[in-house]
Amino acid sequence: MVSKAPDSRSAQEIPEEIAGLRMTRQRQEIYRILIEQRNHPTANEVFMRAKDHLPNISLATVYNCLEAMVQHGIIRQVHFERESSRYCPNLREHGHFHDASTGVIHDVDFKPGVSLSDVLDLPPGAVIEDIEITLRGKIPTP
Amino acid sequence: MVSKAPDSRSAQEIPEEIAGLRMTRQRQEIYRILIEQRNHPTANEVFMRAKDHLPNISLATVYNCLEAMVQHGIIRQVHFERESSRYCPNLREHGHFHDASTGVIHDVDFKPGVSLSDVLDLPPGAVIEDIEITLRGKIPTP
DNA sequence: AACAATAATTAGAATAATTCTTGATTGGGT
DNA sequence: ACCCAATCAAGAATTATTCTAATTATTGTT
Repeated sequence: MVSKAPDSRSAQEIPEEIAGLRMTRQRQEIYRILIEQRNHPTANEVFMRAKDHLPNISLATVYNCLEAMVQHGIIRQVHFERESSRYCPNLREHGHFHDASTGVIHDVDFKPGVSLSDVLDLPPGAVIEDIEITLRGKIPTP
Repeated sequence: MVSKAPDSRSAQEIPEEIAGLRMTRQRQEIYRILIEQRNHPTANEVFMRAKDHLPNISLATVYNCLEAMVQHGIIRQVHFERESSRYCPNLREHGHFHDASTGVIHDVDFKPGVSLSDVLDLPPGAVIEDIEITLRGKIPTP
């Protein structure tokens, strides 16, 4: 017996610590869920998936873990109108396009070399700390 | 006596109908509040102000009126994270900058001639129906 | 290894914005 | 004046999220 193989599912090894945040079992599982299926789930969707591997996890813990990871800059929150917050492990600066036909949320990158201040008439002296760009529309199938 | 002067406050005359929506007394009052003080109030803030002139108005009515005006494209909803929706009568395509020091929300216009698709790597074929750009930051006072 | 101190987790209660339901009121058209 | 549809008001219901308090896990220390 060479390997302990504690869990055969793990295609991804999550470190014990990320960005100064201790990655507990719950946080690892939640982070794994976010990076393995990048479909911008809500806290409740994460909760339902997390129960497969951690049957005793609570929704409050899912909220706590997501919040901790957001605070440490490990993941980002995504908002559409006032719908439930969604979570995204993509740390590139990017926006989101919500396809109203399919429900799919696409990450939308900036074109290379463009900066928001080239495009927007910001108040003089404004220092931007956070950006959220959300688009809604359709992708017609020809 | 020339004028009936039914209400001395009204610097603004609101028409009986806008964009196909019949402007009832409640809707007129709410719309007037939005255009007279463009500080992106929440429904509850609108409610409190509306009571000055319509003491019997209910919060549900404020929500109904705001929703009706949003549906008819007379005003826009503005969202920061999952905070209460805010309302804005500025129909130009624009974003919002929330100054975390003062709490003030500034309208942010696009620079002339720029289009979002110049800047963003949209999914091929995407047809945008709605855009929300929200920025958070500070404006340092030197 | 035992211990204390700290951090994380859990379950359920509490909160807050918004929506829904129902009944009353209003307003325009005949 | 009367009818019909639209609007409004009041309060209940809903829902995502946060809070509270008690338990469990982890870390550092002897």
